[in-house]
Amino acid sequence: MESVNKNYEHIWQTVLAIPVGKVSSYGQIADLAGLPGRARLVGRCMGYAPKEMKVPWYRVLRANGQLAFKAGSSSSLKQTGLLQEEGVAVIKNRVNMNEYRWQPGLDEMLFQLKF
DNA sequence: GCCGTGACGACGG
DNA sequence: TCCGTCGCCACGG
Repeated sequence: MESVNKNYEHIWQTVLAIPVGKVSSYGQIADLAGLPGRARLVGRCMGYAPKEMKVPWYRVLRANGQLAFKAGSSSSLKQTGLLQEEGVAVIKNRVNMNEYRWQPGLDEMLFQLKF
């Protein structure tokens, strides 16, 4: 039915909640969107995000802090640039998650419950 | 409808 | 730390 599109909406909304200068992981977004174990869905979903929605896809990384794209690829370089602009250090295609991981506060969690 | 593919991740080894 | 394996599942061919 329409459940798939619904999931996309939840994922985009969740990514939209990541603050500037912070990052998250595909798995974490999946969990927050109510889709535990569906990290791959989050990744595919990023590419489908409507441009006008301005989803900060570049703030979503792999669980270990690595950028999802191959090091040196144009996509990877673009993502690196966008992150650096926000003050997030990217070293060798990777970010220190302990330092930049977004830890949603209760207020933000409640905001997400709206969907 | 089966099958390979992936912007993933946890768990060994 | 760097692979290989396996679970996951929407998509396109």
